[in-house]
Amino acid sequence: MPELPEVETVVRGLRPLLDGQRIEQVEVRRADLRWPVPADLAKRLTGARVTGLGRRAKYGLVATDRGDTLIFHLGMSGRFRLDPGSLLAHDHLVIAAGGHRVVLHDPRRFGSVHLTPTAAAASHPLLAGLGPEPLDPDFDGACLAHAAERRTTSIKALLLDQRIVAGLGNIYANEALFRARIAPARAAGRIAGPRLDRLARAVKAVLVEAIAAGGSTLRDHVAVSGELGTFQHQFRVYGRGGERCESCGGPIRRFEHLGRATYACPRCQR
DNA sequence: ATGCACTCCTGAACGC
DNA sequence: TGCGTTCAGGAGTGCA
Repeated sequence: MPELPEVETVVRGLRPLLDGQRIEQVEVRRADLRWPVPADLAKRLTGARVTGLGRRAKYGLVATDRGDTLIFHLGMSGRFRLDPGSLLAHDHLVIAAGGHRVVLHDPRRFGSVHLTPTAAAASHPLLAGLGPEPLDPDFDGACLAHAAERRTTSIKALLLDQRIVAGLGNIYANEALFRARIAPARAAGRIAGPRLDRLARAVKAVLVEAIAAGGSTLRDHVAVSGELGTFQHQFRVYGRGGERCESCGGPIRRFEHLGRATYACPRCQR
């Protein structure tokens, strides 16, 4: 569910709560998430002090002074609940620190939690193969052009491939392609360089705007504070099948591409 | 190597 | 009201 802007929002919410705090207690209530929760996770975290929080792609990172980094992924339905009155079904992990209880809640259990030595975090299997951060300067049109060269797969598939660029999901891929006026199903290798430059800029723009809005709230995404992200009100195509394209006035089409709901204006996007 | 369908799981929304 | 169906923001696996 959560894509880069939602994870960034969550990390920014956790940072003031956890950074510099000692972890007093960790409870793993359910270990069979997308991947098994490490059996020694609670033991290794309890008593450690949090030294920093960060994000890589759609993964949240929590480093401690014991040399470990907690990695979390929210999957489709994951979120954090802060200081809940009582625990609910699907509350899988409880971390008590700094006078707060932070609870990982994930009904579908597509999310996961990992622990890795901080020094080796970049080579962790889940992180090692990731492409550049879309908001970093080294992600640009040339980078996309290199990845797209001679590829017959669609440009949307390329944007969703975390090895090419890390952090986009279905919503922001759709939105970026609309802004760049590129048809989602177009073969990646058949898009001219200047159009890929435009696409890279569109990716950055939509992510920056979404982060500023606290992400998008469709079903599950809530900032740690409980605030709702509002970027869903700024979607130009996602979820707007049948509505008018804001650019040309024609109808926005919804179709399935690669098994995912895809939204585009067939007149504006080529 | 590349492209893509399938799969995991649960809850919400919808149609009858 | 109740039941069955469909659909979700992800991403690893396995097949052609």
